[in-house]
Amino acid sequence: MPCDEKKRRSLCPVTFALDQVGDKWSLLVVRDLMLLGKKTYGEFLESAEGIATNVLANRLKCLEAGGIIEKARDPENKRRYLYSLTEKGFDLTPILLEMIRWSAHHDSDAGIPKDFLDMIENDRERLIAKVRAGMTL
Amino acid sequence: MPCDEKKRRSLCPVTFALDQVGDKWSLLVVRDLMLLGKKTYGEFLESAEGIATNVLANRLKCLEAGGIIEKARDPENKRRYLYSLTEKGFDLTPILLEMIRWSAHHDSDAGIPKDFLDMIENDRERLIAKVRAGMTL
DNA sequence: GAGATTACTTGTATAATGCAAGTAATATTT
DNA sequence: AAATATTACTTGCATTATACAAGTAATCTC
Repeated sequence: MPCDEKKRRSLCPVTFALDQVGDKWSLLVVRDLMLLGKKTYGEFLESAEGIATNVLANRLKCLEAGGIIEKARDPENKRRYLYSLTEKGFDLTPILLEMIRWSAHHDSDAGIPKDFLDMIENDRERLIAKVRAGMTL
Repeated sequence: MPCDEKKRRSLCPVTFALDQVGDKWSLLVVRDLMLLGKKTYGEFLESAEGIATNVLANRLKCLEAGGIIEKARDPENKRRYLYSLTEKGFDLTPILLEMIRWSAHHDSDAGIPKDFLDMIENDRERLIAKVRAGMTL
């Protein structure tokens, strides 16, 4: 179980970000919340990458401890929790979009909708606003 | 030793990026090359975060295999190698800059020079050009 | 009340990391 | 020219994280 709240490897801002979301799984949970409209444990588990259930539980705990996501009981089904991004979590949007842009340029079988890519490159602010407003891919 | 060239967890562009640089160390090597003017194994080892020598060796190999950095003998000292970013590596600049921006906003003791932050937010393209041209912090 | 959902936890084998020490090639010093 | 120092690693081993399978507790449906 990582997410040692205390341990900070350095004061570098790049390191600050990596210490919180610099692993192979955290940003995929963020992606699910930010771009794919997923909200529950079960939905995250179903994602194509096949995260292990204990790793998912750990990442949700770490992301919540880091103030990136929030957890609330689903009022309509009390055995379910609804996860959501905090402001700090939504502020990761530009990082995710730049990762998508990088992959669009360097992954031969990227398959990113052209209009989405255009929007990243030419209308970033509006795209970010739409993501924040709940737009889903 | 990760960097399984073959293994791809999914076709998602976020995953594509994470599969290559989604760990706690790779982007720190990129940062050293991109923003701190470091070029050699010994310089990377000295970075504040304290990377282990075997992990550094592995990351350099993976980044090179992924076409993100290149390795060349130093003509002036043949026991030394000079590492540098490829185009693909330089294209990570926006991701790094967005990480720095995120940290500037969410890390209370961020200590990022104000003019650098202003430049990220208001004059991105010129900043990226300067980084590519070899600007160092 | 019995069975199904949902969100986890636990156990265990495998893999990655951290740390200390060692090696090989080239360069410098004496 | 021999001895020492640099530089870029590799190796071995203890610790930690991950993957996989199975189990549990609370709530819901029938």
